[in-house]
This record gives sequence, C-alpha cells and structure tokens, in this order.
Amino acid sequence: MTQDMTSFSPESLPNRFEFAEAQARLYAEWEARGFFHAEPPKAGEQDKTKGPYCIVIPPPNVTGALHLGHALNNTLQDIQIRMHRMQGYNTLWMPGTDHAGIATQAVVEKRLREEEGKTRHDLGREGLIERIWQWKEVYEKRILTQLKQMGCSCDWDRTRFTFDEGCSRAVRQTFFSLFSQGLIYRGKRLVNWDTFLQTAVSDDEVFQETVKGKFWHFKYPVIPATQARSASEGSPSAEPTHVEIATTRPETMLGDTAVAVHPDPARALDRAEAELRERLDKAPAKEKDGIQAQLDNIGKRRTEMLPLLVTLRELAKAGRKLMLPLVNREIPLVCDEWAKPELGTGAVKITPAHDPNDYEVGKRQSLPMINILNPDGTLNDAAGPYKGLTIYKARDKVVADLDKLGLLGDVEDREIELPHSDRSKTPIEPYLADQWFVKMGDVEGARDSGLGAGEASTQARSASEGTNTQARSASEGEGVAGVELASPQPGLAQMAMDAVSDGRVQIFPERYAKSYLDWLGEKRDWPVSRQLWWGHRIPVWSKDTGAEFVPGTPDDVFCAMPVSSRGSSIPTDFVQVRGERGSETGTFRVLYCVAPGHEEYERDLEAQGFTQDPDVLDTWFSSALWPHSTLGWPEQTDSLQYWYPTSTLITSRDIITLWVARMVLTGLNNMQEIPFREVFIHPKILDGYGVTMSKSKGNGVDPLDIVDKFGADSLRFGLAMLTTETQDVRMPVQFECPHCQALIDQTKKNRELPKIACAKCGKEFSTQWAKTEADKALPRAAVVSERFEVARNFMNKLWNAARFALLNLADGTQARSASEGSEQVQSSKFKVQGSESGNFEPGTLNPELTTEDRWLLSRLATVTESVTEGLRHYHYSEAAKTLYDFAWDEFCSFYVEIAKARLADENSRPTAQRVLAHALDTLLRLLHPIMPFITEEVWQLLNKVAPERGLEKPTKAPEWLITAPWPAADLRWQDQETEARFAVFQKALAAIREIRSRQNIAGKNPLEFCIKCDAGTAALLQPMTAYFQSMANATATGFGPDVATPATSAKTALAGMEIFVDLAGFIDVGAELAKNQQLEQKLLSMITGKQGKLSNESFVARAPANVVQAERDSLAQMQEQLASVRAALAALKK
RNA sequence: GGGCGUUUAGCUCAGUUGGUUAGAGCGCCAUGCUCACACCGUGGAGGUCACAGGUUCGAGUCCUGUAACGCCCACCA
Repeated sequence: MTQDMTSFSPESLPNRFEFAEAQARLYAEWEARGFFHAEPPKAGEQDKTKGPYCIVIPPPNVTGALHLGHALNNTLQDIQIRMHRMQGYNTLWMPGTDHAGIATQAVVEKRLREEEGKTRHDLGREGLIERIWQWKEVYEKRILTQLKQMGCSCDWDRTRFTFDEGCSRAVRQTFFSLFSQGLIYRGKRLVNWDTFLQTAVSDDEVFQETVKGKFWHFKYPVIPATQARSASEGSPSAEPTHVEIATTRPETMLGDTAVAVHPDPARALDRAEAELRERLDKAPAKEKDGIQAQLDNIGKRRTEMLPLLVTLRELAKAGRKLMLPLVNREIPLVCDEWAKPELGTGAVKITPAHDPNDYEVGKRQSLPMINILNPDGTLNDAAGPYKGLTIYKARDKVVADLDKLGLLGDVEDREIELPHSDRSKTPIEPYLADQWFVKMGDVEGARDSGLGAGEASTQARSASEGTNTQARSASEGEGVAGVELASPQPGLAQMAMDAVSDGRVQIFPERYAKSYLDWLGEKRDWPVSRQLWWGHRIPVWSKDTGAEFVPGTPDDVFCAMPVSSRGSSIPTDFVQVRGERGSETGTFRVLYCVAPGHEEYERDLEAQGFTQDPDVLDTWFSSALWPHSTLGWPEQTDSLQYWYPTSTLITSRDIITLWVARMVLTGLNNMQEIPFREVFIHPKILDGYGVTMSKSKGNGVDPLDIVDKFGADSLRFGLAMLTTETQDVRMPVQFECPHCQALIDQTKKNRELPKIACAKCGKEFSTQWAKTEADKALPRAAVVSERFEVARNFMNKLWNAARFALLNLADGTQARSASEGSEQVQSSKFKVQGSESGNFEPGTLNPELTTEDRWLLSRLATVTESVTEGLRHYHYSEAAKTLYDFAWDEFCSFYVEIAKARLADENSRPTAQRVLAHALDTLLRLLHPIMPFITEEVWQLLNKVAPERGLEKPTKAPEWLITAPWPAADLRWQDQETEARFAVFQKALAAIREIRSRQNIAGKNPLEFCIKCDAGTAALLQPMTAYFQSMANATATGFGPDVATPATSAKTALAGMEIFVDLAGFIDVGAELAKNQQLEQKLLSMITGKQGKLSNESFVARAPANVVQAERDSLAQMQEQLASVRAALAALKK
C-alpha cells in the first residue's frame, strides 16, 4: 500500500486486509511516536489530562513462550489501556516479566541435564545463576516480542523484571521492614523434596497419584517399668509388652521420637461416632453404606481396642517409654489428640521431621526432631545402619529386619495417594526444614521486635504462640502494652481483608471476593523461603554463639554484640538484630537483617564469621511488590506518587490468593495504601475437552500461530468475544497441516504424538513433541482453533465495508465499484458536503437527514453508550458482540446497502457521504481498543479521502486513531420512533425476499409488489421505494389501505401489513399452500395459548395492566394475521 | 472432605430486575460468482432450556433436591 497521499487511490486497495505487513508497520509507527510512553505531570505543572490511569501487567514467567491464556490476559488489558488513552487519561501500562524462581531454575536445570549431562552442582551457584540469566535474556525478549505482535501498547521504556536491581531493592526493603516489625520469623515447614532433581518443588508443581502401597503394622516393645514404679502400679499383668502402630512409610520409623495415644480415647470415639451419625443423615444414598461401615467399625473398636488404648494412655501418663527397634532408641509414649482412636491401630508413631502433623505433635510434646534424609534421598547418619540406602531400599530392609525380630504385624494392601513431582514424575519425599515465614495473623502489642518469633508455630492460630507473644509484650515495659493486649492490631491478612470488605478494592466478578476473603481469613503464615539458587537471597546473616539459649533473653544481651567497627551502637534504621534457638543445635544464634544499600555492614558481618542464609525468597515475594516496586518504590518517585494506587488489575482466578492478596497486603504495609482499585478476574481457556490448556499437556496454542493465520486483530477480537462473565472458554484446537492446510482435530490421543500424518494429504508433520532429528526435520504444524474464524471474517467484512466507503467518499463520483478505472478519482478529494444547509444538530429536525440516517445515528448513539459502559465494566463479550452486530447487520447490511442508491444520486449524495464518513469514523474509534491494527489502517486511509469529518461541525480528524478522542454517546440522537418505523421497513423487505425464495424466483428477475397497510405505515414505506428496488430487486406498485392487489400473487401477512408480490401467473401454488398452512398452524397454537392466558382470571386480575394489555394487543394482531392467512389459503384452493 | 462454577440447536456460546412466538456464530439444506466483501449475499430447517419437585397469574430466569462435568482449596498413620 502506498504511503504517498497524492498517488493514493482507493481502487488500489486489495479486497483482503493484508495484516502481516500492516501490523508491523503500524506498531513501529505508534512506538516511534511515543504513544505508549507516559510521563507524570512535571513538578509544579497542572495535570492537563483527565487524570492517571494505570495497569501493571501480571508479569509472565520467563520460563518460556506465552500461550493463549497470556494472550487473553494481555488483550483484555490492552483494551482497557487503549480505551482509557482515547478517553484522555494519562495512561500507563507497566510491562515486565517474572523471574519465576522454581519454574525457571527447573527448566534450565533440565536442559543442562539433557543437553550437557550436567547438574547444577557441576556449575556451582554462580555458574548456574549465570546460565539462568542467559535463558532469561532469550525468553524475556521472546515474550516481549509476542506481546508486541499482539499489539500490546505497553510503555516499553519502563520494562521491568522481578529480579532487576530496583525490584531487588524493594524486596530487601520489604523484608527488612517486616523483619523489623517482628512479622518475619523462622520455623519449620514440610518441604516437597524431589529426590531425583534434588530440589524443593512448590505445592503447585506436585500432583497426586494413586499408587498401590501397603499398610505395615509394627510392634514397638514396651520397656518394662523400673522396680519402684512397677510396685506402685495396680495390675502389672494387664500391661502390654508391645505397642502396635501402622504406617505407609516404614523407613520413617528410623526418625521416630515418640508414639502417641489419645488422652481420652473413649470420648474421642464418641465424638467421631456423633459426627458420622450427623453425616449419615445428610449424606446422599450412595454414600450411606460407606458411612455405616465406618460407624460399625467404631462400635467394634470400642469393644475390641478401647481397653488397650486406655491402658496405653495410663502408661503414657506414667512416663513410660518404648524401645524403638533397629536403632534401639528409647522413645516416650505420649498423650496427644492427634492420635485418633478410630484410625489405624489407635496409636500413632511420631516422626516430627518428616510429617507436618507429627511436627506439631513434636512441638507440643517437646520432642526431638530427627531428620533421616540427605538431600539426594538417601538416608543420613541419623539412620544408623541404614545410612546411605535409598528410601525404597531402606523401606524393604526395615520391613525385613523387623520381620526377623518378630516385630512385624499385619501387612495390608492399600491404595495410597502419593504426591509426585510434576517435573521428574517421581514421588515427593516430604521433610521438614527451616523456613522463613511472614506472619499473617493479628498482632498483639504495637511492635514485636525481637526474641521469640523464631519459636512461633507454622500455624499462626496456634494458641501457644499467642501466649508466648503476650508474655513478651508485657515484659517490654511499654506503658501501653496492656491496652494493646485487649485489642490486637489487625495483622497483614486482616488489613488485606478489610480493603476488600470495605470496598476500597473491588473484585469483579464479585463472587471471587469470597475466595479472596476465605483464604485470607485462615490467616495462615506465608512461607517465603525456597531452597533454590535463582532468586532474591534472604538478607539475613547469622552466627551460632555456642552459648545456651535462654528464652526471653532481653534484647540488649545480643544487641550489645558488636556488628561494626563503625561505632558501638547498632543503627536500627537499617540493621536489625534478633536471637533465636538454633533448631539443630539448640544453642543461641544471632541473626542480623540488613536493609539494602548497606553493603559495608554485610562485609563487617561476614568478616566476623556470620554467614548469609543460603535460601532465596519465594517468587511471589517479589511479585507481591510489583505495583509499587515498578513505579520506583522505595524511592518516592513522581511516577509512584502519580499512578499509585493503580487503577485496575486484570488476572486469572488461580492466582487470586498467591498474588492478588499478597499485593494488597504488601501495598498496605509498604505504601499504607491499596495497590489497585479494581480487580477483574477473567476466564480460563480450556481445550475441547474442558481441560486447562497447557504446554505440558500438549493442548496449548501459541498465540503467534493464531496471529500468523488470522491476524492479531482476529486473535484479540476473538478472545474478547469469548470473555463472558461466567463461562470459561472452551476451545477445540486443530493442527493445521503444513502441506495442505487441512485442519485436523486435536484429540486426547494425537496431541502427544511427535508426528502425525495428515488425514487429507497423508503427508507427515511434526508437533511440539518432536524429539528425534528426523521428526524435527518435518515441517511443524501450527496449532490453531476454528473459533477465530468468526473474528477473521468480521475483520474482512469491516475491511470491505471501509473499502466501499473510501471508494465512495470522493467528491463528484458516482457510486463506485472496485472494478472501475482508477483514473476517475485521481485528483478528487473529499469535501465537506451538505454544509450549505447547515450542520446537523441532534434532537432537532434536520430535513436533509432521511429516515435511515436518523436510524443509523440513533443506533450509533446507543451502541456508543453500550460499548463504553460495557468495556468500563469488563463486559468484553457484550461490547464485542454489540459492535459486531452493529457493524455487520446494521451498518453493512442496511446502511451501506441503502447508501448505494443514495450515493448514485447527486442530490442525496452529500448527506449520505457525510453520515457514512461519520459513522465509519465513530465505528473505527469504538473498535480500536479491540482491533487496533485494522482500525488504524483504515483511519489513515480515511484521513486521505475525507480528512474533515463530523456531523455537527466537520473538522479535521486527528492524525492517529490510537490517540483520537473516544466518541461521546450523544443520546439526543436516540430516536425510538424512527427505530421502530425502520423496523417495519426491514420486516417488509425480509418478507419480499422470503416470497422470492419460496417461489424460487432468481434474484436477477425483477418483481413487483404492493403493501396493504394503514396510511401511516404507507407514508413511512413510500420513501424507501428505491431501497426495495436496490435491495430486493422489487418495484413497489403501491402502499396503503386501498392498494389494488395483483391477480396472481403470493402474500405474506405480518402484524399491521399484508404484502403482495405479483407473480404474473407463475405462482407455485404448492409452496404457497405449504407456507400458509405452516403459518396457520403456528398462529393457531399461539392464539390458543394467548386465549387461555387471557381467560385465566387470576392472570387478568393479578398481572400488571400493561402486561395484560400487551397480551390483548398481540392476540388481536394474531387474529388479524390468521384471517389474512386463511383468506390466502381459500384463494389458493380455488 | 470444604468451596465455587457449568448444564439452552449437531458444535461453541448469549439470554438484563420472572412477562409477547428462547437468540447468535459455525455446521447443515436450498439458492446466487448483480458492481465493497464467496472470509460474501438471500432464504430455510433445527430447541420438552440436564432431571425431579416447589414458589407464582406466569419460570430458561427464583427456591429445594438429584445427576453429570469442570475448577480451586484441604487432606488421614
């Protein structure tokens, strides 16, 4: 397409929008002109815009390329951004990517292993991190390119990365702040340890798989009581020699530090029974049997096991011990409610270091915690003779050895749900490790700055923790401590909940506020450390003093320890000190947290033998800061002050808790202000089987495949159209054969194959799974979805409608077609026409405007209003559908069709041109946020042909659509009467076309028709005569109550009119009879229904008067229609 | 186990606070390469609104229950 205006002629336009070329060109233009870049108003200057509007992008992970879900997410954001930019807001879309700790490290490690046969240990920490940086550079670039190709109008000058310098600084500042407030502590948590990859994996990288396992019963010998004790016992004869426990993980017995029984087994059984009975009543029939079986079981236990459990309880109370076989360790028998008399043997082995529940028991009972695992999944020194064995070997040997000792009881077969690592597909081994936590619960006392936090439980609701903190707060000696105890301050979770409950943050659709509140309501502490290398290193340095730990040690004891040669006092502004009990050694350990920008203290600490924590922070810790860290925090930048809080966040529902909630709470902590005012949760994209799309399942779609095949606008419009309020998007996908372009449905079977033979041409193509060289050499099939065809077709329709308009907006031309010569319009230029009769004013009589003009302008006002409101409230589908229907059915099918006749007539042409140009102009503006490329392209062309546009007062149109003002819906153009009357014309036209089709008369044969109707309707239809001609090739012979009906005619009876088409003797009687009989039947059944309704006295008495009247009116019309149909039938039968 | 959602034409989905004959796109049938567009035009066929109750003058829409499917969260030695 030529750029030169003088040589431009609409005739040279192709009849397809050549999107590939246009997309690249227009995007470059927009970017070069700085339309994406936003600046806050300069200091001291007034804000000339409508105010700030800002969206921060949910930063995509740099693990790989974007998929269709990202395309959806970013399209929805760009639509808001582009609309608000046009509406005159100072609009900023902040882009960036996420370092995605675990995911990225895992991907890079996997590659390292596959391609070089190396592990991360071969490279070392620095080496691996460097590799990951290289990976990041490649994929960040790829991701940003993808976003650009989708048309995203981000402010690329501000592109950020969660692991860049600024974000790292924000992370450290936040960690320091939370640490200073006592909101960060260290505790134990179960880690999902992938022994194959030797790494911790996150919960969402774990999947459950049912495997066949066994339930082993072991007997632990009871150590006989000492003489003295034994004498005091009542009945030594009843004492069991062994306690039986059961487990699915035998090898963990090596780490057992107790066996627990319930302190009141009888009551526990009663309670379990009561619960089951309650459930039995409510349960659906098919579950009742199972519950009944459980009830029976409890009854049986009460008689068979209860006495033993009571005895064991007594033994436990007496402080008796068991001998743990194989390792020969004395372990106590303890009372703890965790032991459920209704399960297993009623007694449960306690392995605090390898089970989260056991860990809780261990803490309650002050048990030692023995970790028996090495990171590689083999057993360590603590396992004694089993040291060095793998878990499974150890398991077999433990069972065999116990059997030899006669301590093995029953072995039951059992199906066990086992966690597996998504990445290695091997079972996860849980074990407890030191972890850092952010405290989410409410805080007693104003500030909690020191000791004891390390003792906190992993569960903030733990009662013991509360008392612990209370005790210490009181001892801090702040005079107001007592008052604060009475009313705890809301903690981070509560603050974040309040922001949503009181409406400062609004979540759409509303129901998602519930998941947000429910999750935060648990106030579970946030584990923030990860045993990885790729991420923000925890800014804490520690050293074990070797001294005995005394709980409640006053702060000054360790605060006095010299941290720096720079002075005797600790600068608490940026260095915080705390002591804790080392979890392994039990001795006193000192921790220093250092704020960013004070490397001199870090060096001092290291010089004194302190070491930095090896762990890194959870990825979400840095993304939680995204809204303020990207705007410059902790610096108080102009951008931060101007755009924070941001306007809206658009994201997917699965990270409401992981991300959205955490942004709110860090925002409130760091900025004392919410991060965004609105949150829109969009649907998820599922495949044809209703399964979440993902690359690892093979059902993913690369948005660029869609862009290549259908164009970015089609991708965007298609996605917007699918974004409804409640439904996830189900999208069947196809392989497009690279040889013959045939589409082959993707099925559960073929989607994981490396190569597929085309069903049509038989040639093979490769897929994303291609591994071998031979497979990779085959051409790859794009994965696409037919669901974008609707949007592609719409784009084409729009292009051609625009083409028509461009061809016909030049002055002095006849209605034109593309096939005519181009020389006619060479020098022609659109001039404002119709101005001699003044400018058109809404809400007044503009005699030059015809019915169809007023109709179109009325519709346009309504559509403008509805699209503006729809997009404002994230009703994307509704807005897209409104535009689609208006553009296709009203603008193209009626207005443009009618315009053809008017443009051919010199007298009517100027007004038609003016309205046509105006309507196209408005339509382009409204469509631009959804389809930016085609609309901008047409806009540029329109500016060449008709640079001055406007209904009320033609003025020079803005040079670029991307920054052109958003149309205002002028509701004064709305005209219900005209719309209703126009509908009569549409109906009459449809009826004539239907008769033509029914009578099988080819379109090229002209028809004559007349319409019998009242005078008012006739007056409306009369001026449309020319359009009946052009749109149905039908000539009107008359309208009105007294028209002469043709001798041989086909007739259609509509509400308020009868339409006769003159068939000049060639009537197909059969067709007419069939049609009229069908109509008669339909009318009869509807009339019967209506009569029934109206003869129902309660309806007439109780329904609103207008409803009753409407029923009566419609019945009368139907009866009229029926009479007409019957008359026609009678005539036909003659 | 807890929570949420979905079920409307062969397929993918709309359907406002209950109120005339439940809509669209694709697909299908018929027809037309007439001058912006065959990625198009014109016309047509196709629905017991998952099932069972209830509320109401009136239910696709509100309530209760059932079934199927999906998602999130938590999980038992």
